[in-house]
Amino acid sequence: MKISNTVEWAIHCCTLLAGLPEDVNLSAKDLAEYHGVPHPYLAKALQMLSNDGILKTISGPKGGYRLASKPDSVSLLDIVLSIEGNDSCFGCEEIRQQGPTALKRSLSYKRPCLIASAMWKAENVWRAELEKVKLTHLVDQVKVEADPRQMKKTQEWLNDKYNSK
Amino acid sequence: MKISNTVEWAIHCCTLLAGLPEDVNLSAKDLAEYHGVPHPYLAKALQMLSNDGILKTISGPKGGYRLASKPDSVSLLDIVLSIEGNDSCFGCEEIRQQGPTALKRSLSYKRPCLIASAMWKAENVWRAELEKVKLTHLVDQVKVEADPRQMKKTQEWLNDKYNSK
DNA sequence: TTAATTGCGGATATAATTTATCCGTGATAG
DNA sequence: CTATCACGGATAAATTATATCCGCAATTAA
Ligand code: SF4
Ligand code: SF4
Repeated sequence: MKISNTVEWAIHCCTLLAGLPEDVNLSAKDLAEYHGVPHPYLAKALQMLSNDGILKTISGPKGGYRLASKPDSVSLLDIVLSIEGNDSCFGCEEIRQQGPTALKRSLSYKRPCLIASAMWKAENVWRAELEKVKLTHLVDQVKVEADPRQMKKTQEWLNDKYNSK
Repeated sequence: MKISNTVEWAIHCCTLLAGLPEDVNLSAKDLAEYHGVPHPYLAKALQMLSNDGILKTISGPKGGYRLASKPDSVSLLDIVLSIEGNDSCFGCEEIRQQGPTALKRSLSYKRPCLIASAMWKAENVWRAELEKVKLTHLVDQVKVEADPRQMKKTQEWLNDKYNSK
């Protein structure tokens, strides 16, 4: 029941990209440098995001990643599922069909039991909650809450990247 | 984002115990045999449940486990957290404080960002959903839905265990 | 009191998973 | 054409999760 930390990286990358002008893109190396995380590993996460159509890749020199669609159409859930996979976190192994008291392969176990359905329902409300939060919201909060000094630093860093291309 | 399968075992054990008369208890070996799962490993899960006050242990011959409290005061969430631990599934590593644009250990990062709070809120609704389901509900469903033949088999198995003590 | 049974906790071995790295291929701007 | 860059597959290392074992203390039947 642990969420990989690459999920956090992925969310931060998407948020950063969502706040950028449309014609700007950042390479995996840039994104890794910006967040202070290992490049080759972050690249894997970015690949998943691009496979799932969340990011668009521009190859060749000056290439990199940018958001594939509008920031308000990408939710936290999209990113989380892209990295973690969309399997249910509760895997029922049907143990009621094992042991000495089990009936032999009967059809008596038709519908999912309360245990499994409760677990699945809980996961659904969890997903619904994450679905509500779009990248737009995250970008907006950064604009409102971020320290002006950091905004300035970030802008300079971006300009630096952009000019060197 | 995977839940250990011992969680499922634990829930099944608790449900079985919850359906038993008050003065009956089952040993770890019995529970393992009943569910067709390895005894030494299930024992670990039972220990956690007993450490967290969900199960009560009777030691010595004829000893074993029984529910520590009323079935309607134990929820799915209690069991899940007992086995999985109650850490949040989203671990924020404060990566906004890393990289070249970060401000040096300033207090500018006072409140948790939207990302973290959205993840935590989602986990809370998940927990609330599991909290709703008590062992009573599970026992009731078994009584209503279970195949009479299996009920009979189970009863015989239980009598067998009980008489041999 | 003694012998047998049972849960407890620590130590340990094995299997999976996560994390991290590398390189070859293809695409693209200059 | 050539240098740059991302993708994908393969692989290695580190970390967790899973599964097992054994000696100890507690309890009870005889
Ligand atoms: S469906 Fe329910 S009863 Fe059957 S194995 Fe899964 S959790 Fe257990
Ligand atoms: S608090 Fe938010 S911004 Fe900071 S590291 Fe955690 S997820 Fe990222």
